[in-house]
Amino acid sequence: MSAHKRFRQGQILKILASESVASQDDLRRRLAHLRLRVTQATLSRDLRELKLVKTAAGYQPLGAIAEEAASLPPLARALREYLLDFRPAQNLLVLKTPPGGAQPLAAAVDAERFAETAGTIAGDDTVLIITRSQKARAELQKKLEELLK
Amino acid sequence: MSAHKRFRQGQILKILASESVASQDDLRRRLAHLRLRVTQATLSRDLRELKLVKTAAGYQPLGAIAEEAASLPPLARALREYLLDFRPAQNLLVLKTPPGGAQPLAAAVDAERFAETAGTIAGDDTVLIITRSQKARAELQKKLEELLK
DNA sequence: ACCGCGCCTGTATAAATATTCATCGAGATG
DNA sequence: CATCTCGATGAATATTTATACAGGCGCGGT
Repeated sequence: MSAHKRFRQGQILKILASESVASQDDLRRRLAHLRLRVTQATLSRDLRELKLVKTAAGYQPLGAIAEEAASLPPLARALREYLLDFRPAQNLLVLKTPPGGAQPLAAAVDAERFAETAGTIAGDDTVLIITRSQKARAELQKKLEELLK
Repeated sequence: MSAHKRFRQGQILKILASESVASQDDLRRRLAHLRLRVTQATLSRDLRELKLVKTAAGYQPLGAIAEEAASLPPLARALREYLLDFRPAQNLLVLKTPPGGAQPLAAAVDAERFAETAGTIAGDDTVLIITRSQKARAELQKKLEELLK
């Protein structure tokens, strides 16, 4: 690998570590300030080689980011995947899912061992969660909704 | 957030977890198989909300990837940033850098405490590394070059 | 019921990114 | 030296992604 390219990629890392860069053209302009003139095409290649990805907050090193985002807790993920609707009724909370979704969703809810739940029953597309009181049901519902934010 | 959107995003996570998706349009086609018809524009929004990024290997959750890539060891990073050229001479290894780059590069080399180095001297754009023998110099050079791969 | 207000989405389009193709220059090899 | 190969790059372009705008829909408040 040529010294030139190496140096350029080093500068790219340096720039990205300190500032937020919105686009490859933006990066190109910043490099130009350092007397490094290359085209966007070259930067596209550099960024791939360096394994940098574009995020909402500019280009970032792939490892350096903690972010929960993807590895959501299992329940949050299950809710996103299966939950179609909440149907509260007194101290009961009914969750509707697509066909076949109730069992896995109920399992995920059970796994959390919420204090509010007295028990759960899962059919094919419906999960029935029984709580101790209407108040408990409201709280549980709130928690579940929170997970969907 | 609507149940519809939630479910769709859940399916997106599910799809991406199991297969490699090259583009938003690709993802759109896969969702269509599941009776989920949305446009690329909507997926662009979904992907941002879910904090998924496009990598060489398709869209990936930001957290789930270990990859070294970015957090290179300090010396590797310094080499990329400053090293312009190797100039071997007997048991000496001269490193050329842009103006002002020698001090930080020398510091990074020192920090590694390589067995081969007898000492280092840094000017403004030149680092002189003194090794015990020509053989040691060759080995050190090899190690440094390795870090640039 | 009728607003007003926020989401959510599609359409059309702008903006950004990846790639194809050609060229140049730095080593190898005969 | 002539030639070959290969990595690096730019120019042009294809492809992909983001966004400006507008419409629709549901919901709370009057």
